[in-house]
Amino acid sequence: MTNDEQDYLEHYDKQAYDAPIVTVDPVLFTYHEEQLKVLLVQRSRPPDQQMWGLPGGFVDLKNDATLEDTALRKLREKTGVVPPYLEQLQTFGNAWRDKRSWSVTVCYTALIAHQECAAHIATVADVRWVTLPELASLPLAFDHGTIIQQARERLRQKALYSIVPAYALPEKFTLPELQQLHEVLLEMPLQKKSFRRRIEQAELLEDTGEKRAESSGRPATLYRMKAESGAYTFLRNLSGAGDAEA
Amino acid sequence: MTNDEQDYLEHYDKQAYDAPIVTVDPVLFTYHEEQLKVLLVQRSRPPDQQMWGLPGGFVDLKNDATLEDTALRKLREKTGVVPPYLEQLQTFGNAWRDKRSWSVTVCYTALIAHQECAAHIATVADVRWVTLPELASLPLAFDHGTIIQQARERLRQKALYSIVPAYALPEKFTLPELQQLHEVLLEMPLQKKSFRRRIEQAELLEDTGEKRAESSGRPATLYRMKAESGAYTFLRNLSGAGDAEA
DNA sequence: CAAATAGTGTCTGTTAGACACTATATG
DNA sequence: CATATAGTGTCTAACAGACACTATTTG
Repeated sequence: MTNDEQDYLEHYDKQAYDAPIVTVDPVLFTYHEEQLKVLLVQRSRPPDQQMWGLPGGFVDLKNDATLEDTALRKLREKTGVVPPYLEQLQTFGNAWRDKRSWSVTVCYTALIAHQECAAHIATVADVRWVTLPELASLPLAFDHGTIIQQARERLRQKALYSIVPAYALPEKFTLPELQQLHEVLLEMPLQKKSFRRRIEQAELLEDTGEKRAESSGRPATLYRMKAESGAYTFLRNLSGAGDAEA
Repeated sequence: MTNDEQDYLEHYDKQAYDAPIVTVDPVLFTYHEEQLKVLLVQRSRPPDQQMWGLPGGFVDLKNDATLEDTALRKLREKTGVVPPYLEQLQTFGNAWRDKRSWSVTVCYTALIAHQECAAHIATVADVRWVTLPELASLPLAFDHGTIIQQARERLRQKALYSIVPAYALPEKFTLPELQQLHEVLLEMPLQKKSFRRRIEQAELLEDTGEKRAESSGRPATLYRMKAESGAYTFLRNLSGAGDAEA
């Protein structure tokens, strides 16, 4: 570092420039009772007090080293655990989304098994799982409705070419369960055979040797995801449209 | 708005919370002389003075209504024009990427035809197109090297299932040109027949009726992208790997 | 006509869709 | 045995890969 540069840094005053406020907002999904659900928090403070919003918050410059740290910290605060899947979704920033100021929020999509956080969530009144149809009738803070829709759409896309949605299931799950989840995400029925075949051929899952009985009918094999399976993308999509991504 | 809320807003002091600094960094690519090139600017001020970096900058709260506005403004400042393709890439934020402070940069991938900005760029000394191999030997500011690699990788992915790269070509272009560009992005040869067939079947291009002669050989038909072709994704990828997206 | 580049015909291979079939559980 | 759910066999359709072929230009 040059002397000039050192000098510059010593006298640099962040406050001299007007900066937007910066938050991180994770959209945490789970799958429970044949429905996709998203975690919402009732806001205890303004702005948008009493309305429901994403479990996000400000970056804590002292304790968060990265944006991802902020996302994980907020999720841990609200659910008591850290999710097995967290991926940056998109950043929303404009002059009007927050009444206080020009504001930027870095959003993440996260997935977790419902039972992983059931215990912790049961202890608090201001956090709950909301099904997607219910969203329409809840008062949502800021532009969180839009953000959730976008996260939902991205997850739908992923269901076409990956098994990422599996992170919304427990560690051990059956193929019919995973297929049902994909069917909910894609809003269409899938061919059992096609679905199984592509997953088997790509060797994405590991047979646990266990079975699960649904109390009637043949018991299904329990599988576990392999380590790298979340990153795998099929060369060919399921046929749920060829468009969009934004 | 309740009285309480109004009161809260009136007394809200943004400066009371320590916020990261926020910048926007577009990665502008073009295709020229059979090479992919990225636009870099030599920094005239600290930090990382004299080093080369992306043509980005701070959000101007008074004049930019959205993050995209900031990206477009910076690109216009450096190239004199606005690119036909701009898409958010990813946001990088952590405690160490900028010496001054905890810092967040919202990055965009942009594409433009080389000749669109050739005139403007020729007039300034501190802006230039850099080929990707050259990057290794240039002193790059901040983590801009990483950001460029990531933008490059995303563009590679898009070459597998879309014709988005076409935005790096002039308005009218030939199929052999587009194929060459995809080949550069994918770093592998493509089958002429397969490439043409999928584009024809999806009806993504419009015949201009014109031809372009390369001074020897049969002249190629000039095409123009249709309006929605950038959003189209093929159901089946070209076979450049089934993995990754980072 | 030779050389160069554009563009086509057509066969093969892979994989998703469809759907009937078999397998294994409960009562 | 009937019913329910899990899982398979196998044909078809769509489309990318391979590669030899034809077409149109310049000199």
